[in-house]
Amino acid sequence: MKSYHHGNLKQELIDCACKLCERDGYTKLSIRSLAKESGVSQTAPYRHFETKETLYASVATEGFKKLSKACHIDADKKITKKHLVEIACKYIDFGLKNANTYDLMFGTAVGNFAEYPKLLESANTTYENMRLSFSKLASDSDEVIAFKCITLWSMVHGLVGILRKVQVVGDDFEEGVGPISTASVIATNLEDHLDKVLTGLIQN
Amino acid sequence: MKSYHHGNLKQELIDCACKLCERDGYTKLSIRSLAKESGVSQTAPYRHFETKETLYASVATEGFKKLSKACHIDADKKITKKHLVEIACKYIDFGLKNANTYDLMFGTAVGNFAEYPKLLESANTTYENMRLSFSKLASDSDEVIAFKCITLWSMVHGLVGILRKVQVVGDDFEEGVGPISTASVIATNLEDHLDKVLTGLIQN
DNA sequence: AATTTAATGTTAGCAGTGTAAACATGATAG
DNA sequence: CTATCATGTTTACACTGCTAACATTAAATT
Repeated sequence: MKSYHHGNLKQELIDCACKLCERDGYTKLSIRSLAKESGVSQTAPYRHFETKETLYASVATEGFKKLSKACHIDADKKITKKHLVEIACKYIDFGLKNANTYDLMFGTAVGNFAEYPKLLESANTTYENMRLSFSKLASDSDEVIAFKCITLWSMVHGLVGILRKVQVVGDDFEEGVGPISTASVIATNLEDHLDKVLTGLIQN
Repeated sequence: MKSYHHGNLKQELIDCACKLCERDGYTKLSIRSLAKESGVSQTAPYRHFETKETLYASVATEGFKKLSKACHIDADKKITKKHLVEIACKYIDFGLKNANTYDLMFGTAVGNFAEYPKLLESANTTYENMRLSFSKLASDSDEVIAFKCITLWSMVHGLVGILRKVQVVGDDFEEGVGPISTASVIATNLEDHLDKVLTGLIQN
């Protein structure tokens, strides 16, 4: 006989939602199925999440925490270009291996991060970590560092998007120079690729 | 008294869907509301679109056509770096001004482009145009050109994503070096930014 | 310790969704 | 002229997010 109160429902719902989101994509996630999975009534989740977007926000928050962790590197005060390449690689790796969660984090499912303080904080932490690494590399001004950081971020973010899209876009329409084979070359030589791109970014 | 047959329903549905998608985002679009808008029964659209995804694919196809058109530049056989910067600018401009449609084109709403030949073709055309412009710039090998093209594409794609996300992410948490102010500097100096980035890309 | 209150759960129900099946209409091909 | 087939309608089902009213129990207050 189970007790009337679950005891740890909120966390269980978040955990379950994270799993299902990553497995099936966030569009397939329903509050009702989530409730069923946790052995609780259809509307019980509403005691912990005002709307579905709130639930999405929680999943996205976990996502950013995982992304921050995935991009973390052990480094003392000295950071080299190699470290940045490593970070970039790990970022892209995360985006590709957690594609569905990544969608939720960077898509439009959660409209305004500012409405979800924890989400905002975890997203900002991801950025801040990246920025700190950059600041340890060169003695640029804070503005230049921030600028380079956003540039790198958009590069890796863009690569995640394009690599995913292209890999699934259909048959290559021109062997060797088509987008798929090209993308796959980039994907398998990611480190070299990022090294090149980063070299240009750091110098200019 | 209207005639039983609409006469031009498919095109009208697509047009209407494009409008509503861009206005409210594709998640808000329902087949039923679309049918109502066209003054036709709930299930009439199913005579023209097997599933909702098929409808999405049609809207995305239109999106890629518009993107190709938006990125088109008048140029004879000689293409300069300036032309490429212009293309990149126009791409980003399209992505920011047609954000909701862009989501549909590059998100996961349409899973596999290969299932929708027209979509695949229009998407490939967008890529092919970009690649041709690149090929007119320098005398690299086809592989290098394709590589640079994908790299540029992922850069502009990433910028669209990050600029959008960041601009809405909430208050800047560190004046001047926070992501928002940095992104806004990039957004307002887009041409300079792309010029720098492209210079690095072309040389290496 | 008894009682009030607030947090967390349930049941019932509304309005909206994608989609399938069976049927109606009317344009077109034989 | 008639049969066929594309295109429309009606009805129905299972599912969704979400609200309101009620039940249970843990925590706070007296």
